[in-house]
Amino acid sequence: MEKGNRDNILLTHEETIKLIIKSQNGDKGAKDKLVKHNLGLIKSVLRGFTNRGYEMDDLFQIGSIGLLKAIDKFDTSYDVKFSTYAVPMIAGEIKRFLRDDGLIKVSRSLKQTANRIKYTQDRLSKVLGREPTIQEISDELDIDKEEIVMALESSYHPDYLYDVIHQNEGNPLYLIDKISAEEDSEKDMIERIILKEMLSQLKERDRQVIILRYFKDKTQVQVAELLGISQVQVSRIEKKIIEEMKKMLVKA
DNA sequence: AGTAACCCACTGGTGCTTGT
DNA sequence: ACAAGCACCAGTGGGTTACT
Repeated sequence: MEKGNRDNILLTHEETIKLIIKSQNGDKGAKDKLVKHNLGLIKSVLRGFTNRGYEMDDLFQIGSIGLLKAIDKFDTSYDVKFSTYAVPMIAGEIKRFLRDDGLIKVSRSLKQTANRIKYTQDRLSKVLGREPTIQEISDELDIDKEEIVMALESSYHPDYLYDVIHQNEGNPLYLIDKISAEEDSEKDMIERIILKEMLSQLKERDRQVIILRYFKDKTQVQVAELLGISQVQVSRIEKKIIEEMKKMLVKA
């Protein structure tokens, strides 16, 4: 299983899994390699988005974010191909970008779907004695895999408030508007990517505040209640972060 | 001399209240 | 809905004093 001299050949499933584990443990080289080998996935997803008046380069960038996210979040204990997970993830990222009204407005039907998925997931877990795969849920509910991933992405169980918010989900448009007056679309694109990066570096609670405020469309009071702090705190945290981000953006 | 105990100013974080 | 003013508290750092 020597890998060094076969960079242009597709990785086997086992190799991919190994790299994903490495990458999730912080190995940047492994991540790069995974990205390089899976750019094809983005391309194939992009075929479904042609002729919509968007630059393919832009969409490719967004797709890359989806791919990175998929690498970070892929659960290697689910016995499925990486592509099974990555493709819907990439598509979801692009769709989210295209849905450019700024905030994720989770539609009612998507929420319902999410609930059904949750229920089915629990039920199948008991029946199977393990977590069901996306494919199995898909078969059970007769919903396609892509929609399942989308629904799971957009609607989190309240448990997440007591856990870590791992995701930097959502369309960053509103936040980017807040910290940047630039209209230039190309620059905007870069900033959006930087924004993703910045979010991942924030302290746990700070990130929660930003996500809840800008991506989940909560008020300061709501965020305060959810996090068990005062509205004042939320206000300050938000202000502080926006300031920091502005500075980082100037430097970048 | 070395260390422990104390004081005090300063900083950072917090909530209540109130103004926009 | 949000943000600023104000007061309060806990932790920190430095300097001084007291003890062994």
